[in-house]
Amino acid sequence: MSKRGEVSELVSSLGWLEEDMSSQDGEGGLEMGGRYSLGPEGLGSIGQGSEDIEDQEEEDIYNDGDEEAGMDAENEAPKRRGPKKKKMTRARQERFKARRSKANARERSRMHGLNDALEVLRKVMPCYSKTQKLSKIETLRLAHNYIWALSEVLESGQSPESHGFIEMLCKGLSQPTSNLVAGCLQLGPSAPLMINKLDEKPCGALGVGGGVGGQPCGHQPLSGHYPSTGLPSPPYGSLEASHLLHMKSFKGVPYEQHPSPKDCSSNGTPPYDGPLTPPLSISSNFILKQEPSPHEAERNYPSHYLSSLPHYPPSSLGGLPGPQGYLFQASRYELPLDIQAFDSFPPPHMIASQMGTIYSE
DNA sequence: TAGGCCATCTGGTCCT
DNA sequence: AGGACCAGATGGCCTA
Repeated sequence: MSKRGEVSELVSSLGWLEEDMSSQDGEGGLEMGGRYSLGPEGLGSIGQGSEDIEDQEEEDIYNDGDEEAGMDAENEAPKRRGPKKKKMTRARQERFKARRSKANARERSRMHGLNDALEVLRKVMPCYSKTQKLSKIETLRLAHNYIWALSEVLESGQSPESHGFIEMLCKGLSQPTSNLVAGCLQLGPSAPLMINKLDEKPCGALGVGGGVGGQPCGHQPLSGHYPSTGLPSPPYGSLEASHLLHMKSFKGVPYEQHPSPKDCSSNGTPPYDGPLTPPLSISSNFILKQEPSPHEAERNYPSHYLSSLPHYPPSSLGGLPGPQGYLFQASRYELPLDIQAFDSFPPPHMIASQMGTIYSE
């Protein structure tokens, strides 16, 4: 049976609803095949005004449960088996509505909390824009890549100015997101080709990159293998952001001995032990490159790519590395105005305060 | 218009 | 019993 059919059946199995629908002569009580025609509080907005139900304060009994029997026969008495259910009385209906309404409110609140946390996460990503907000899935991907890339910096001493760093950041991101990151990081000449190359790779079979969430093909899986790049697999599952920010605690400890995310579940989350240490000299991520000649620029940056970037900055006009320089560049080179240095690479104290907010919640 | 993303509702499951 | 969490379903909005 199709999901829709299941839902229809489930809904129609509610005695009071069945009653209500029949009382409305099939007119709009329930809009099957589409979203239920419910009010803001869902079921709470329907089922009113049935005098029949109002009169049925006694508990009427009917059978329920057999999917094959009876649901399709309108006029015949349904042959139902299984546990008997009490029909919805008015009082029961009211309780149900109240409970459902409360549950809906809680769920909304929960999702808002989740979205708030995602927004906090967006703000500590290497690229933050209020106008070009990263989608949820891209935020998570970039966060994963960011942690991965930073941990590589710590682990192998790789320069955050290297193309490998950028490559890791853009791994598996969609083209628009890669472009946004590239715009934020002021990529060097060869990077766009690398990004395009990444996005041309077929979807992996593992992880969430293979089109989950409706993402177009070309995304790499976030977990599992990162084929053909020669890069190590991300330390996914062996290093988390708090570890990165508290690297002193794990100095000299191989990744394998770091606490796994399992150890940080809701039951076993290590306590947040005060302000975070500065994670990295993240200002070094503001990469200043030699300005390519027009020929080089066209060769390395296909025109279609250049046009997709916010603006490719000539380094001769580039500012100082670090937040100030980035601010300068952002205004000079027409990056989205709301992409600003502190939003893109918050200074350590801001990261600490934001993380503190998260931990304290 | 199709596809991506999102908010919301909903019922199920697990836990306290 | 009630809350938290989750996944499925659905419709709205936006964009290419």
